[in-house]
Amino acid sequence: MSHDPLSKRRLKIWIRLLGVTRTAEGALREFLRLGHDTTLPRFDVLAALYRRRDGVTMSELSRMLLVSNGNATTVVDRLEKDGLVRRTQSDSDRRTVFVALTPEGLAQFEGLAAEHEAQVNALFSGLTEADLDTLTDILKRMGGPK
Amino acid sequence: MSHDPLSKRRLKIWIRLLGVTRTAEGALREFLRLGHDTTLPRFDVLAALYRRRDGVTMSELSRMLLVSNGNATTVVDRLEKDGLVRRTQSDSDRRTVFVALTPEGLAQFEGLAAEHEAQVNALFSGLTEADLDTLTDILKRMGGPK
DNA sequence: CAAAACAATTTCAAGTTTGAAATTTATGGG
DNA sequence: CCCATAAATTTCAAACTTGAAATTGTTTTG
Repeated sequence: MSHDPLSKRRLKIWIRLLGVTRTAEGALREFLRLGHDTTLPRFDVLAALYRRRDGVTMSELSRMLLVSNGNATTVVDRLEKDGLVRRTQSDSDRRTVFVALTPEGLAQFEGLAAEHEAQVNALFSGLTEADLDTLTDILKRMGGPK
Repeated sequence: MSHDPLSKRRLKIWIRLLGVTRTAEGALREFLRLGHDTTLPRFDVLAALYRRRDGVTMSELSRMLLVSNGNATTVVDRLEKDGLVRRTQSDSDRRTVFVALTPEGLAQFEGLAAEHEAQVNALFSGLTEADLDTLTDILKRMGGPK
């Protein structure tokens, strides 16, 4: 248990990283609210289901979004009530539930995706191609989902 | 409104950044819960008040933490009820409220800070000194508070 | 096979978070 | 001075989030 001279710097980086993330999240939340009357968690679910068009189980969904199972359940509940996603029971394992976009959900996401990407692009317009290379490499070494 | 070839890469970086942040937050949350029976938002408030030992206004606090005023109010309410922080009304402007650590709050934070730093240090042990230099530079260009 | 162990999801209570509205206090211009 | 506006905080409803417990279904194993 020796004293690591980099420890304080790693802590500072973490604080700064949190600042960047929260600021960007705030901007995206505002964009979704003002421009499209929706929220970040809803958008995240739609985006995950768009990437896996054939549907995913509830467990896969919560792993993809890095949220608890209970959380995935409630967000999907609301989206289902609004007709944007659909639940289907698995035939082979009746514990398992698949979730997928409905046509309405697909339409809503497609209407959002391009603008969302443009927002992110604008938020991080300061990053050059070289930055992106470097950052990709560093972020890989910072852990994240497996 | 031209097509930016870096746009998709910036989006990918954002997704990855969120993954790193949420994973680290999850680990820190678990550490605080299992090891110290507390939560991340509570820790964040204590840390902010530790950095500004003379006290801060509620508005300053929510700006420091990048959360809404209403959020700051409720977290401070609970910490106050537990005797870890204290509210004081300003004499010069009776709208303004100062918040500061109590001796108990100070003690709790000091008992936590070193372990918290060690956790963060372990989470990001993959970062070399050169990484830290590079990352600091890049994060500055990614916005963040102010 | 029956029981125990395991797995997927939901439910639940408590806490967190937001954004808007309400409250209280200060300030500036007529 | 008076009123409109602004500022600091709290309140509030709704949504989000977690982690633990409960439910239901599957698998393993004695």
